[in-house]
Amino acid sequence: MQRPTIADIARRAGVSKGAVSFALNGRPGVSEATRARILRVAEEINWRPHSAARALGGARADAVGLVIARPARTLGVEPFFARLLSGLQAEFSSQSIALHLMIVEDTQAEIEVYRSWVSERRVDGLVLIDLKVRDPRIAAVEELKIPAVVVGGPGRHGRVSSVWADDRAAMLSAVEYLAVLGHTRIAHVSGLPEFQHTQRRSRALRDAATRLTLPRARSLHTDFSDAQGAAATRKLLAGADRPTAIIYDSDLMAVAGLGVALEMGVTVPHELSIISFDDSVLAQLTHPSLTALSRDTYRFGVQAAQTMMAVLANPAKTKNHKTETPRLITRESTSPTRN
Amino acid sequence: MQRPTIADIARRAGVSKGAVSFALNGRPGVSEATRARILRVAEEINWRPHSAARALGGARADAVGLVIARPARTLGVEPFFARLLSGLQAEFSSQSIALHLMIVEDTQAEIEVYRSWVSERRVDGLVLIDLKVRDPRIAAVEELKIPAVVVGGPGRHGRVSSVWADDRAAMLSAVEYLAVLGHTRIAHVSGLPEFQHTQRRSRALRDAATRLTLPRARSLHTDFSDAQGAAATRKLLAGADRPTAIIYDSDLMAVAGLGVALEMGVTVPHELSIISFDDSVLAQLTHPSLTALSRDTYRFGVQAAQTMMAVLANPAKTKNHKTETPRLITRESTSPTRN
DNA sequence: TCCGTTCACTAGACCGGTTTATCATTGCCG
DNA sequence: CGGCAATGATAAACCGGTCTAGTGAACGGA
Repeated sequence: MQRPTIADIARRAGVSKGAVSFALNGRPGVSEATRARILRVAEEINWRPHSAARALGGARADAVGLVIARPARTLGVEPFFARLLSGLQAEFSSQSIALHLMIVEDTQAEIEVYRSWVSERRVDGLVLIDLKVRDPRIAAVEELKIPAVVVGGPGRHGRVSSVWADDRAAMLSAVEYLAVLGHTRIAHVSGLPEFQHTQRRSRALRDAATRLTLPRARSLHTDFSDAQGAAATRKLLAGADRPTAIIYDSDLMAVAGLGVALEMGVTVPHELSIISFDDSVLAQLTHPSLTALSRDTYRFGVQAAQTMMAVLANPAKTKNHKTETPRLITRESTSPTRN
Repeated sequence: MQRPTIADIARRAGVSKGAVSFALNGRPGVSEATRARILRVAEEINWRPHSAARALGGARADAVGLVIARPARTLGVEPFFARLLSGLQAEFSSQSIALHLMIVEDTQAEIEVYRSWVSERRVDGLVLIDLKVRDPRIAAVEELKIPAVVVGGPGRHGRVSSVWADDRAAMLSAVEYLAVLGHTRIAHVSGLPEFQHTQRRSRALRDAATRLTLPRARSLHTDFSDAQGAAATRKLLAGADRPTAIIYDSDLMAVAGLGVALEMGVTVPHELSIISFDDSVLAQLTHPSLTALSRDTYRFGVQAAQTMMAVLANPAKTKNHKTETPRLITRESTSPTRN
């Protein structure tokens, strides 16, 4: 037999399509006895809703969209994404919400995808990541009037909700820790300057440097790749004013940097302290293991998903959820300066 | 104005809905002049198809489903998934096909998700990963009559297409390489025994051992975690009959194993050679860097997506695409035995 | 007893496309 | 010039749900 429809249920239960619809959706309009009978029949013939038919009437798609605008090849390398995705998906799964995923070239293409998904009613909401300075996506999702959650923040995202960690406080704690250990020449190997989080971190470093009178603090931008992380490290260590501590914006770059240091005969942590701004097995498995600003990225994803679901439940309310600030986990890659 | 529909186009162009449908889908039934006019109007009012409405008529969903049945937390750790996903998605994106993703607890739940996605017409096809011995999903997708591609293989997957790499040949090449270096006590730290690829690799090791008369070859099963990889290594190195070479089924476990060796004072590669069955930055960034069986997992994903699209285009034809065999990249973690 | 209200349910429109049956023109051929 | 096929277009059914207006019966209060 063909896929059963509510018409089949209606026929077998001896009621109308409307009654079946009411019964299946738990809304008033049918007696309990009839509802039970209808549900039994539905179960019997193994009926399942046809999401397309529902969507046509304006119902939910039970899916949330995520578009990533980064070169696809680099995604597999960064542990951050995969963990965030796991957390997001795990939480969404509990409500049987699927993740609609797409990778595109740039922000413009990303907005195009948003438009088509929204107009095709494929998703109920959107998760925005990698927010840039003056990101056009904010205006786009507001115009599309679709529930959205920005992962990363804080910032002025209009009426768009967000989930964020206090990068600034985290960076300050790292710098203070290094200062206490006696470091004055601190460098920061950061990500792409157009990202908001990169800017926040660099600014936090500058501010801390001013307050603690560390004149030699500076940020070097990279594209987050291990290659550029290594290159930046090489440049720093070969320079005249060699830093005694480097903070990396990702553990991948930190590990690459560690490799460069070893290769150049700079011992870690005695001659150079290293802190990674992101923690994963990567940071724990190296020798020496890396002191890192650790946060539970999986949990971060879970919280982003929860915020998304809250927004879906009540689109009018903007939620700004601050998650735990990354905590410094001291391992073997940091030590006091020698003098 | 509300979302424009083909009725709006029809009105403005002075034709019927049907004519608009024909024109927009490039099928015969309208003159070229009318078609052009309709397309212009559609462009003008910025019309976009409503996927739900299309799906209702039995059209394509322009999405492919992927369900992963592994603990969500572990996914972020394994580079393999993220890279496979990137490759898949990158290729699908070129045809504007989205990936519908969901993480579930077990194979049974996975089949449930398949059923609902198929009956709801959410996806046009399914990608199956982590195939187990006598995997019930094969029968499920055949019963659902939905195009599917098994990633990993080869094996008897009925009429389901597959994309696979020759794990067996790869394992043989690794063992032969070690044998040439003089190793006779070779261990294999593998994954979960219920996975087909785990079995294939273990069997290949046994066969090679028999052929090359290496009596002490053996496989230890783990759950792919770094913790169990480390534990297995500890057990091997502490045992009486310590192996001189270990092959790990993933680079994560290999790195963990390397850590254990260093910790136990076993020098690599002089006292112990290490080969990872999976290559990523992880393997390249350690010291010593790891000799690994390398394949382009991103490309593997791309090929899986291409196979999927071929199957979508012609569901009747089963395709079994063998991809390049992982090649051994020798790095610093392997050397001849000392005697 | 009569009217108003509530309850349970039905019929049918509707969502936005696709597809089929039908029809009017036009062109071609014998 | 008549008959037939091909072409271009239309109207309406259809997909599988949701939702609104409406109906009939039971019930309660004055």
